[in-house]
Amino acid sequence: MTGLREQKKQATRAALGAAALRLAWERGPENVRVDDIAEAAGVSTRTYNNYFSSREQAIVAAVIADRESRVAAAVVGRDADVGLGEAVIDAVAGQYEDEGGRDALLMITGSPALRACYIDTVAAIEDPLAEAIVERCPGVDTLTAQVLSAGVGAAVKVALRQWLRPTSMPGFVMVSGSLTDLLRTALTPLRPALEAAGDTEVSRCRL
Amino acid sequence: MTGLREQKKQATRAALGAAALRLAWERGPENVRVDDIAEAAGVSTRTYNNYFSSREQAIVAAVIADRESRVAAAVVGRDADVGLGEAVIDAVAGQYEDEGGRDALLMITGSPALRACYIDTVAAIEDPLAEAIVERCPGVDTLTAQVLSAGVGAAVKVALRQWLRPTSMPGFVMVSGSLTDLLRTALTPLRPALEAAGDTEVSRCRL
DNA sequence: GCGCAAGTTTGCGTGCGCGCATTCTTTCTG
DNA sequence: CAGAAAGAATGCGCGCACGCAAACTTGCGC
Repeated sequence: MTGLREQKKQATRAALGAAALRLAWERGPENVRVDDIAEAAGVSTRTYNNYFSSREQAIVAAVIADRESRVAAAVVGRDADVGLGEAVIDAVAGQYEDEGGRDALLMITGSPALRACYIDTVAAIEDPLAEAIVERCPGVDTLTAQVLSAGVGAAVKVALRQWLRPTSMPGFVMVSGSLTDLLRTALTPLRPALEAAGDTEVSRCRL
Repeated sequence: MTGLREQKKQATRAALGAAALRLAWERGPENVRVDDIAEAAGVSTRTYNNYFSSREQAIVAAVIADRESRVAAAVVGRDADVGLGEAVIDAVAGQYEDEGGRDALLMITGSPALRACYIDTVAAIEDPLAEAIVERCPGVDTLTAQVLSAGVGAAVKVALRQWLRPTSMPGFVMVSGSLTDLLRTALTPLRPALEAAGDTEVSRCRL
């Protein structure tokens, strides 16, 4: 499946992302129309919407790369003797450790639309995470894994919203404390649910 | 705050919702433009977007009424000797018991856009639910309550997606089993987290 | 009542998202 | 290698969401 077709698709996708990020950085995110991005990448605006379904997605996608696969890999690659909760929390917190550079983050947080889009990208980790959970704990059924993943995604969204909450001073965002700590705090309430699911699986396997 | 101003706002909002629902029922959801809804309600299209931020919201809003307040009320009104998990699960499952009539649901599930919008309305319960949790368990901090509510919302979304999943026959949706049962099943994995939060509060209160 | 401050409706203009049909390119098959 | 089949890019058109500023309505104090 590595034909010339796929290569071109990834190339244009990367070109669109790079162009979007560069233009947003130069003129500010609000002064970039999709026409500009498409023109800078050498495609038509209609083609842009074949790759990204909103104006902000290209910019955000260029920053986060492919986080979902890294989270999933971190979950399945963790030692088998640690609980599911610890594995998931560490995986998620680890992937947000040094995300995309601080300056890009600053720009994203400056625009409400970009903030919303950035927060929405968390949803992309849910399906891979669910698969990772069933792979790590074969006794957990699919629905439970989906619910737990969705819960994790929701907790991460809450944490990000909190972290990026704009203060009274408009144009600035409160970057109080490390994001990692906030993520761990936000995920802690879900830990009992994760451990319960993981333990159920373990005891079932050992019986 | 019950001035003539609020009355008028609620009146036009109700008129818009009713008109949207009636037109969608008559012509099918896909053949209703916002211009039609606005005209039927006697306002301009721009005013429509002051009340609803998407074409589907008016239709869906007319069906679900105000579910969020009912869920929150059910949580705080439940006997204090039952656990938080049971209270929340019963409240959520109860409010979806006989939602808006089966025919309206059928119409919503027929259109992908309406389905998505209907599923998104679950997010509206999260903030009131978080407040209800802190009111019921004063020892739970705000962030934990928000995370738990967001987790509940995410679980409900998973359940609805599952319940409304279109089958191979296009235009029809699988209504297999009762929604209530599916909701309880989907919420069960989160029960340990809810109970743990509630118990922490209780022991703290009794110390 | 009178008039002002606060809030609402509306028209206008712009950009966005996407369905549809067409054209061009890549890949597959004989 | 030629032609067909599958897939991607593009042009066109429509409807939607929303910022902005101008009219208009409501509520409040005097």
